[in-house]
Amino acid sequence: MVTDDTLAELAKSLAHPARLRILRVLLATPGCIGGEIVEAVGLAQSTVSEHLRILKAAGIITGEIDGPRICYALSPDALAPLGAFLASLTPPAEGACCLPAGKDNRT
Amino acid sequence: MVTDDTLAELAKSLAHPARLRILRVLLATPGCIGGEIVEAVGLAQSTVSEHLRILKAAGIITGEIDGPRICYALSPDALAPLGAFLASLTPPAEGACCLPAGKDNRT
DNA sequence: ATCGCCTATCGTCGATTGACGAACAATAAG
DNA sequence: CTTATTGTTCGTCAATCGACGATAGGCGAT
Repeated sequence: MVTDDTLAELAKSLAHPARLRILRVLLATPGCIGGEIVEAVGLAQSTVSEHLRILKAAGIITGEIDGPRICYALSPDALAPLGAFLASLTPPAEGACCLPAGKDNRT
Repeated sequence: MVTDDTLAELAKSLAHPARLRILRVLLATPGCIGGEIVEAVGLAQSTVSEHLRILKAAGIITGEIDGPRICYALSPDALAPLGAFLASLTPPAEGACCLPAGKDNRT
């Protein structure tokens, strides 16, 4: 069971253009890069580091130390709960919302 | 084309437990309800109204006036871009990141 | 017209976030 | 040893968010 809180944390991790951009860069980059992310998002290095930390904390990416630099990689499993939630919403709401026949069906 | 900004807005709309709860309530409720949402989330009426407004602004829900009350319904189409983005991340990253000795799965 | 119910909006407050530069730590190279 | 490179952490500041109470407006019933 995924709690609303967990889902919210996950969504919050995605709720920033810079972080989305980082994910895209990570997805598009065959190898792994460090400072290139900084250039890609166009923010200060420390700021990027902070976003990286947030993504890492959310489990969306992993950082592996490789000598002097760090190798980031996507870890999409962490997003599965969010995807499942989205999928559960996707089926179109079945019927009309309020019955035109107009009888409130309260208990 | 969905911009990072659009996606971020969408994600931000979901990035709150109260709003997720609202969506769940909306999903689970056969008819449509107004003030019941307030009870379900356990926040002040004005606060819930604010969350409703945010969800509406994001296009995730629709509000239809039905006499004295308002009929909210899910509008999951709005979340499609976000779902697509998630799906694009989900496929496992193919390559290792930068481990020379890294022997990982080959799909 | 008035009352009562339901919802939206306003104004405010505290908490959190996002951004930055600066300082610091770890590693590779010379 | 020193130096260069890379990434993290710290402190600060402005902006935004989330919550609330109070208020205003629409609608049906009386």
